[in-house]
Amino acid sequence: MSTAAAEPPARPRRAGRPAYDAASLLAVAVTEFNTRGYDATSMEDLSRAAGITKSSFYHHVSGKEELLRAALTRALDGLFAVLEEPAAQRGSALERLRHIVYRQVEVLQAELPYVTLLLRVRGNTETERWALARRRAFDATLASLVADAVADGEIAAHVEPSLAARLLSGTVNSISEWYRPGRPGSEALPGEVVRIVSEGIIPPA
Amino acid sequence: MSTAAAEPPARPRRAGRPAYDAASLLAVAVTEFNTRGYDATSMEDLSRAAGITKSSFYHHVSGKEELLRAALTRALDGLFAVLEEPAAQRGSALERLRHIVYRQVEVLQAELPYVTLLLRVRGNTETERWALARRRAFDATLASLVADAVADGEIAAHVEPSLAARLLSGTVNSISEWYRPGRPGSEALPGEVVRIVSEGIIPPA
DNA sequence: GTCTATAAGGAGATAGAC
DNA sequence: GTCTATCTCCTTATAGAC
Repeated sequence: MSTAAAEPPARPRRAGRPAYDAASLLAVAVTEFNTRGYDATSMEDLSRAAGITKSSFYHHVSGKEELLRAALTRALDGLFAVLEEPAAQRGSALERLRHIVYRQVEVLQAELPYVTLLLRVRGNTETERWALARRRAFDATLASLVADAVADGEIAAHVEPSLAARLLSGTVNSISEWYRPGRPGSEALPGEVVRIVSEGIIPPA
Repeated sequence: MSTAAAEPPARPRRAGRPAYDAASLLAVAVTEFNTRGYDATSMEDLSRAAGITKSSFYHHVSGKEELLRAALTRALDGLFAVLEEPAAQRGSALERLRHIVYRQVEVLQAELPYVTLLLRVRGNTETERWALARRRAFDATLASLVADAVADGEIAAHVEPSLAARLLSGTVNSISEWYRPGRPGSEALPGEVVRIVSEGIIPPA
């Protein structure tokens, strides 16, 4: 899981003006998209944030939607990679579910801006609809694990599986709205979330 | 809590073309905003959805941002009204918290499109920043109740209050992403949510 | 109240000089 | 690689006839 920050390139070209590559411009763009919203962010905004003109920006990227597609791909690849991990494919449904939720929080933390952008996509373009479809497929995997765990008697049966799955996804995804990397307690968050969705957000004493 | 649907006016003007008032045009606009996103929705889109030309649409509303402000006001007024209810001001912190969550879900259901729009606001304009500030104030009230409940020993002490409050708000708000009125089980949702945040989304059997 | 026509500006994207 | 200049289209919003 590589870092998502807009780190300066290895060899800066000259003093003050870094040489941009596709990855660093993507990081700049995603930050702007998340701040203003994708539709409200102009290519002028992006180029200004990168410190070059709009034309220069176009020399590096082919367009606004390509940036969106690259960002969404990164987020989705990170999430789907979790489902391929051994611990997500072995063991009881509940064990697999808890592993996936734990790792999903870790991916959200590591790829925060990309996942945040993914969670805000509305479906206006083909790219956005493709991302929404993949996101739904990820959620469906979790939903089917919740259903299995209920059927196997691992989860209290009075919980309706589809409702539990929706609230589970909603709870985990809502972390993107307030989480900021580098604060104390970040490493403990995945475990805390797994515990809290198991025991209750506001469990009676 | 009045309905949010774009119901036809009491006395239709002529066959096929209803006479629009501010409330019904607002309902049309909010639906479009939620479908496409506020920024991606043009006044042309709105007028077409209302069945009139853009110029006619401007005869009824003063502009796009005024529509947004009216919609956000409606959502925020509904939420803050909950905090004024007797059951939100009497009793233990936990009792008040459970009442507010229950009613918050009910308001979300009754005012779904308006609350949905509120939850997607990014802060690009003064109107949006005002709405965000009021939303934060609402969340802060919940957070302080969670902290009180922990301090009073009503909630299990191993839950960090600020984390619990954030996940609580995130869980409830995430309902707007999938809830659709009129489906079976809608009346049971507020109670189910209160129970699930208390006992766990995926509680071990 | 609704329409056609249009103003004024910003958007994504490109051409071509340096 | 970066720039200035420009194209074309779409945006919000208004003017004024009917």
